[in-house]
Amino acid sequence: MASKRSRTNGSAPSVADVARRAGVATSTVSRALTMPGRIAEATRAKVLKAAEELGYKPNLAARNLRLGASKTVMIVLPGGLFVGASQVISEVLLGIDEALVREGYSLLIANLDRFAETEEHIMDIALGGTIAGSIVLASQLPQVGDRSLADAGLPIVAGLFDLSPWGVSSVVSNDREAMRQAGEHLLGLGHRSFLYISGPDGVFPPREPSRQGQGPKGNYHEMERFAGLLEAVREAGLPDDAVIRSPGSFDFESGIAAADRYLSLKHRPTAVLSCIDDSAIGFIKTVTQAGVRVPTDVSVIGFDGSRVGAFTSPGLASMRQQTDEIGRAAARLLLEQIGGSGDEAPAVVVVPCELLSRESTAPPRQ
Amino acid sequence: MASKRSRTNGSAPSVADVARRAGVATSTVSRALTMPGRIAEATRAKVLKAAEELGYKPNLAARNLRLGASKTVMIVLPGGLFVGASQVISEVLLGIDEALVREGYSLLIANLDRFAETEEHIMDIALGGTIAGSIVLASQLPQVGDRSLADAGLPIVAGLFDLSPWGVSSVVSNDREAMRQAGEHLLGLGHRSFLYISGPDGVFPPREPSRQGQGPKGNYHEMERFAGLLEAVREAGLPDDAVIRSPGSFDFESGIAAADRYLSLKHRPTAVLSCIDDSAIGFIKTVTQAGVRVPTDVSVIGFDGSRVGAFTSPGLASMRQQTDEIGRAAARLLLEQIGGSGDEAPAVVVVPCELLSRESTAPPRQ
DNA sequence: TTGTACGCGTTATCAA
DNA sequence: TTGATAACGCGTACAA
Repeated sequence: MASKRSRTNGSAPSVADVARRAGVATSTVSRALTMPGRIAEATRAKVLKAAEELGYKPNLAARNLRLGASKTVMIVLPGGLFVGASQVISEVLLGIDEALVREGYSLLIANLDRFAETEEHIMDIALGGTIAGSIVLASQLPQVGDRSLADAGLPIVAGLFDLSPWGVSSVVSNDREAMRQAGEHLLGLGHRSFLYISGPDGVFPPREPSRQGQGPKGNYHEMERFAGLLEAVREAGLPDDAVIRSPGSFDFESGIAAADRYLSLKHRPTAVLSCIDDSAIGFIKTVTQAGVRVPTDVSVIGFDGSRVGAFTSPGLASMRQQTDEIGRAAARLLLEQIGGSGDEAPAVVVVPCELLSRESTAPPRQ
Repeated sequence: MASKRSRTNGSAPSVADVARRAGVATSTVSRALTMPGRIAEATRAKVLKAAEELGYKPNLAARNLRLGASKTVMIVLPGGLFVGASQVISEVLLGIDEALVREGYSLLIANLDRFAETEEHIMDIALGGTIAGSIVLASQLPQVGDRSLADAGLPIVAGLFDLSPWGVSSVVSNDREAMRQAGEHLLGLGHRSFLYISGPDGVFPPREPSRQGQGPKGNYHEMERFAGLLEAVREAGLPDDAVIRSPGSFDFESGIAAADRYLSLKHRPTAVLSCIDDSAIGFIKTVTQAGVRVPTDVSVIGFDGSRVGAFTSPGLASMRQQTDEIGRAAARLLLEQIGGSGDEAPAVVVVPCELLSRESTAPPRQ
């Protein structure tokens, strides 16, 4: 055991150990391992052999310090709410992972929750020089006091949320347009009265207005999608109150609450649109148990295109987000920023949703 | 702008900058920021003020290098298969995150997929000295050539899978016992013939036997749970062939295939158990469309306790894994190892599942 | 082509 | 209580 190790202490082998064993200088070892060109093939082989025998792996902290750069990307997630039927966050994360790992990057995940403590931790890391860039899958940039992540001088890209007003390149779905299409789909089937299950109204956690003077007034996805629905309704010549808006918060329970509301109405809408599949699924289950037939009595369409939606009864029509493409595009944008000069204008990439036709929509009964 | 900065170049401020501004030595700055005790309160305040004004944040690469340790934990995930109805991996991840972030750690996620390339990357990081420890949520330790993660000399804990035979402390559900309870539940209702939808038979990716001489012969969860079911059946005095085993791979499609099989049988079992909720959900949807009534004609019970299972029709009975507790326990174990001497025997923490009674089970029709 | 020497930013040791 | 200095391991400019 000890015979195999030329170093004395029990710590990991360093370039010095390899150099000693190969009978060369440390700089030669470094060259042999990183620069393919300027080195004699014989010594190169000698060094590689010594490194192999010692099980040498370069110390990343030292390398990062020396180079002033690392191959780690910080992914900022919006905290707990990514466990449900809709798994947009996880899916985007997989797309990002695929694209970045291929380029030799590692992913540091930071879960942005309600605790200011966490946010401070995130800023420490961002400003700690260990990060090559960051992808934010949250509605707001982490910030502490008056410093936001944008001030860290790091390449940043936003995914799912459009943060371009804050100077951050973003990759988003065509949320507004997509929900308009969902509305048009139902209008095309003949529906004229709607129940809309919303996302959250406020922003969590509540914040002071940012230095730019205007933070978003509400949840980005909720605002965009509801606006899209209203566009469709108005274009069809209907009044805004053709849509009843049931407040929600991106979960199953919101669907149950909306169902209770629906069941209590004297004049029930013939179609329901939800800001997220979870709520639509909660709605369907609840009204079905009350004897309402979907889609005979009421059509339902969700948003996100959850895979499990194919297995509810009836299968849930939905606007599918191309999460894999969103993830890949965000990664691509980040890599460009990392490689680039840093003074490009923020780009906005829009990835279209696609209508997933399943059994939950039909023409209204006359 | 420039007036606010005492340093000349545009890079981040260092201890030297803070020291210059505060009129003290760099070592004093370091002490003021890390050691609460041995420093005069006046100088301490002076240093803190200077640091604040400069927006100083310690460079983590330099600190890690100097200390030979970091506050980053690597989480190894089993690649893509964590997007479905069952979200055990994501849920455990949340539990881990909660527990570790509270202690000031960051999470580096490494997605173990089919590519050997990735595995090598993981080993590079583990051996690169930037990692304080690792939590593995996969059936095997990453390995490259003859070196596995266990040889990195790092604290390691496994979650969801019992890797204690490989010397790794593990936190797992009582998979075998839980599935036996599921079987007993159905037996108690009067069922005597079963269809079991299995998990994958082999291990992905297929591997050479490890140096220890015996790798697992199949998927850990599949083996444990199926064994538990057989225990229940045998204890009830029934022969093994009271259970038909339909091959699967932890997805909706496996449930569809099992349903096709079920529908083609002359003598249909009266109860179905699935190794994972996804397959159970696929099964229910498919047989329901073929006119079979659940639970009147066939009872179904899943595994994992997915939240969406409450909203299928009928609601899916399931053995719920206490994923939050598994995550927290794994984190706790890892922290103990990081703080400890490193020569404790591997511990195995078993977290019991709990039966989620929903509408999908009932006594068999006579 | 290879070796010597330095510095990245931090913390710990030692002396004042 | 504070300051000067060395060292962590690596990559590179410069000299040989």
